[in-house]
Amino acid sequence: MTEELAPQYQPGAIEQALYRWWTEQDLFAPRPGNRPYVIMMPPPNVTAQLHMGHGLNNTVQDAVIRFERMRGREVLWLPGTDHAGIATQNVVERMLASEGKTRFDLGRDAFVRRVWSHVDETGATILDQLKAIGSSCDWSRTYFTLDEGLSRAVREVFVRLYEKDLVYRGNYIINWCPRCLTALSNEEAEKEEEEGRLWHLRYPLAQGGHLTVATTRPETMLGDTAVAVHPSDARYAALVGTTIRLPLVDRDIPIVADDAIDPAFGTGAVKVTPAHDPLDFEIGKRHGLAVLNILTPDAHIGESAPERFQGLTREAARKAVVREFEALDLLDKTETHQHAVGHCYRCGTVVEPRLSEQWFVRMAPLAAPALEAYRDGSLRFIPERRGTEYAQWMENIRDWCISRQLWWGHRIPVWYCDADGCATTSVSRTDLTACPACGGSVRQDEDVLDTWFSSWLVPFSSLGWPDETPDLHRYYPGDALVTAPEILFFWVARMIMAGLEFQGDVPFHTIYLHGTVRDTQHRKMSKSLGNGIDPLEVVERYGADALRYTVISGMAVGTDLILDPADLETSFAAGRNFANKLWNAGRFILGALDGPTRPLAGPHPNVIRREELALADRWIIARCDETVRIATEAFERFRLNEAAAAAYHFLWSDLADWYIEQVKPRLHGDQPGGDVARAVLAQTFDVALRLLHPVMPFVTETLWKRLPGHGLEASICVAHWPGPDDRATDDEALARFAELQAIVTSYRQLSADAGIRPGDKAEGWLTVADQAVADRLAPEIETIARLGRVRLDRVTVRSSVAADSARKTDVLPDDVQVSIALSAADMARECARLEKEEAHLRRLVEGQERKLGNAQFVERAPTAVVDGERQKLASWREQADALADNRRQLGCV
RNA sequence: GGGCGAAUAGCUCAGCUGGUCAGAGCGCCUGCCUUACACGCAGGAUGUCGGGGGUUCGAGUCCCUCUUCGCCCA
Repeated sequence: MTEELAPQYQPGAIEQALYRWWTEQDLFAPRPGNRPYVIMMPPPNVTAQLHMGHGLNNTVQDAVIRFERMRGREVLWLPGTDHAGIATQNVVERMLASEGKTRFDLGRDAFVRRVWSHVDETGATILDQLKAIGSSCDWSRTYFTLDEGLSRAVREVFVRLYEKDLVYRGNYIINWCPRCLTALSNEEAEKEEEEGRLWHLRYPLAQGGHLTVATTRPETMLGDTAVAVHPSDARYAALVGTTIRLPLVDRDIPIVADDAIDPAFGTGAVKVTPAHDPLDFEIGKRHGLAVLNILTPDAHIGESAPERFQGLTREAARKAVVREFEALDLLDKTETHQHAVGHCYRCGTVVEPRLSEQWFVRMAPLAAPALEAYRDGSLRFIPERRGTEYAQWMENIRDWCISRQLWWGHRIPVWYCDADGCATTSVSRTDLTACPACGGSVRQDEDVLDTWFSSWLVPFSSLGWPDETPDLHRYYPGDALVTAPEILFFWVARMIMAGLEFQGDVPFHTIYLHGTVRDTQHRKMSKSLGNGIDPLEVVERYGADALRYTVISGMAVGTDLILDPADLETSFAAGRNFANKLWNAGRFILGALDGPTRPLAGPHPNVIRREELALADRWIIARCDETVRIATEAFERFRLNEAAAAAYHFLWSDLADWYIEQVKPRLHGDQPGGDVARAVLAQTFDVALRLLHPVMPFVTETLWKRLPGHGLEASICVAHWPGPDDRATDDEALARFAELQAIVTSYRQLSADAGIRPGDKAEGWLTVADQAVADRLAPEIETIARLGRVRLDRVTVRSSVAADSARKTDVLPDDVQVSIALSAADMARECARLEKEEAHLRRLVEGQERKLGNAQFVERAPTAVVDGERQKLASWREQADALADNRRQLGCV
């Protein structure tokens, strides 16, 4: 059976075929069983290519999903894609641009058809790429946010919210992207700290003299309709009610007093531009100021400004305005100034606050229950502190601008009647062709809805809502949501609001927000920086398991994942090496299992009895059980890196380095205890494979199938997750094997220190002071000698008589002395080593004596701690004394 | 400006309820192709746990403060 397993693991040779087999066996669809466990995949953009962010996000979800599936839950991991309004429209517009066309050349219908054909062509790409990393989603339920069903859900929600007066249309300052030519929500305008400038402009008073205002955007002065000061600001009290002759445009504007002004900012006097700043807009409303929009949609100066500025870009207009102020000697001064500037989250262009008529969702009524759900513990955030961000956002909720001036997306289901004297606005679940009020002709709102207006419904719309489908009943609410913190507000918070509003329950109870993938300079990986890593290249070179292991083990809760795009070897070799280790341990064990064996448990007449287990057998079984407990708890707490580390350590250090090495002699031919060793190997390796399967599905499946009794038709995907076993608990075996390991390591250290070549075995002695200790070590002499690479055949109880030959000795607890022969040439070095060792122990003893001499400590610390410290002192003292004896015997002193 | 984190070995990070907590992986040094694995085996070096102060019998661990970095919201 081992012949077919190459000495090095070749992931490329098995992964694709294995994945195909999994899907053919339909292993990823929910298997009716216990309670459902449901995760909604954050739907990637339909035009996206897989990047490390997807890789990380989906690896985490898949690990959790595979864990829960093995635990017997009826698992549903539901995949889908998002139509991504702006992003997708941008992609197709760029394609058109390369043909020298714009979307306006095609017209709306033709353009939308063009986008659909692009999506039909490439939409499945990202999902196929998710398969390459092993994602075990239920592909049969894959959705697209523009599917008919999900579109119906969007319309239903819009109508219901409108009917409850939670959707409204109005003129407000919104964030406008002058490149995408659409409104954005507040969340989509990403604030970035920038070094800007604060220009102090002198505005001439009508009565003579000047008033200086400070602004970060001098070009907007073309649209000023007032200057505002704080009502209690004594400096300006006399000026309130007078007017200013606005320079460059020669317009008279009033000076008003408003509480919103911060007297400490700048000069305390602020120019007011109601059409281009949310605060100014509010001030304008309060004081009945004129609203003057001076910018075109693509952020050029428009017709409301003096002709010489018209057509200039924002940036050019700023320069021109400043230049004229300078020329008029009206520029007081310029300071540098840190401020946050909004950028379009899709294209990075600086957004323009702009007065515009848009559709909004009234959020406060939706936020109240969503906040309550957090406060009453219905929602668990990992890491916890993300919960406070969530609560903060909910507490300061602002209305959500949901209309977008795009063509690709869900068209707003609103129809306006053109008939004179009717002018009815109709909101409808079905398309209207005539006005319900007057029968006149209607036209549908030109805009589409924010993409997130469909995403926030996914936890139930993907299950068939608004229909009462069996899926909806069975799989709503779900369990966990795994995503990046960037979309906490965009998506997660809104899903919770929608779930509560339309389903009466939160869509999930656990929100796991993982870190971001960054390069070694801690910069976010991005296409524009060229510091990305292509997960598919990693899969090709190192295997999907290596990618997954690296991602999981490198990411602690709440921390980012740092990878080096310039050195994939450094980033991913650890995962590849571990997969190979697993592979080779498997090769060895599978080969060893050819011999006779008996079951470890069960009703079999010849079942292995506990008394037949050697110390090493008992130890590895106990360690295996400990590992099961640690890994299970870690998975439950979403500490995936800890689960992986525990399983890694068990497989590599415990099983491969110690247990396999210990049992090798028993496996040859028909040695006594061979059947026991084979049974223990088979069981513990089986458990290790199961524990590692959620992280490394491919290599574990390949090996697991080949374990006796499984068969090629069996799949570890649905094997039972190992449970804790109280009968395996064996503190005595753990302690005794740890002692054995310390002795073996001691021999290796002594030999290495003495420069003994691995092929040559030194003569060794193992002496103890106590017969009981000798009795407990005697059965392990063969193991100690073999693993310690030393010639040794018995353990001796020391008499008071000095040793008859020069020895190099380590003293271990319980006065166990580990020695090898010492050549005369090494004598001096050995004396020095012993002296150093003893001095070290004496220092420990001294410190310990001081600690125990402190009456306060003995009095106040728990007795268990004090006893422990006393034992330590006794043990160190004993070891130090033994070293002193050795130095005397060697004649060092 | 408000709020929240983080600072531990050259790098990436564990260390969760104060008492074997000074650790892991990678990297580095030495010796080994020991018939599962050189993507390996054995051994080794490396840290005033960011600075200062405090609480405590005892502090990477709790409190205060300073410095630096990051995130969220204005």
